[in-house]
Amino acid sequence: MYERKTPVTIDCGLHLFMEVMNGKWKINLVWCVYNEIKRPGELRRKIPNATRRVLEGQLKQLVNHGILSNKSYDVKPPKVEYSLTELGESLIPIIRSTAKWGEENREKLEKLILE
Amino acid sequence: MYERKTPVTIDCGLHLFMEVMNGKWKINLVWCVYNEIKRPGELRRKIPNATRRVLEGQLKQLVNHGILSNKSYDVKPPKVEYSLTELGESLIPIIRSTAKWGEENREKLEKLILE
DNA sequence: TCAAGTACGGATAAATTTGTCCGTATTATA
DNA sequence: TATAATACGGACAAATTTATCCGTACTTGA
Repeated sequence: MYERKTPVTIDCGLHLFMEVMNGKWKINLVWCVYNEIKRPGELRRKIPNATRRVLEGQLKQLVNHGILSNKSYDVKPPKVEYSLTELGESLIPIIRSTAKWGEENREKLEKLILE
Repeated sequence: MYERKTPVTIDCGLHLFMEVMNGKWKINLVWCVYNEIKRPGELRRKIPNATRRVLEGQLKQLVNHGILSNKSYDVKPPKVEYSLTELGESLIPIIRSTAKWGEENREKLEKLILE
């Protein structure tokens, strides 16, 4: 696994949030789990642009950061389910408000982002 | 300058927000400008861990994304000031709420983030 | 005149994140 | 008996972001 070479900077609350939510697909993952799409395979199918490897990595980070928890059922074939922790739940209103901001300004932003 | 090789993904509002705010120091920069720390030199001194080069790049992106605007006074020595656009202003409550979330959960998060 | 302040930018290296290709194991279905 | 589904992980390549080191130009103050 990759080992950090420089310390993370978490001076302020903003940084804590960003540290947890940065990652190309993390918000999607949290949002999916919130909407009952909770098994690895389901998540992959729901977010087809992301590779399995990356989703796995980001799910693992979300678990490590206390946003998601995963339950592994001891059955064959294997079954795993992710769910929001209490901390993860507390993130939902914020995610919702950032999404709202994005949608409200989509027209303007799309133009600017795509040069 | 660096040229992207893969298209950006902005399916949802969350992504629009992340696209604009991702970058190690962007939230700090926006927050500083909101608090009247608006000249390049001031910003560098306020955020000493960031290199000038990176701050310049992120400021430029924030301007390109319509969050900040910069006014260049034609004086010697040169003087430049950044300010929030209307779009940038609309981001303030959201930044505030993410910061609040981070601070409220700092103890827990610090522990988790630092392994 | 020399050092330090104002501000900006190119070229390249280092760090980090994301993607690709390989592999493991078990079970149900065609 | 293949094929696909379940789920996971190592090794490495490619893309992207951040940092370092070089340079420009002008002005003020010691």
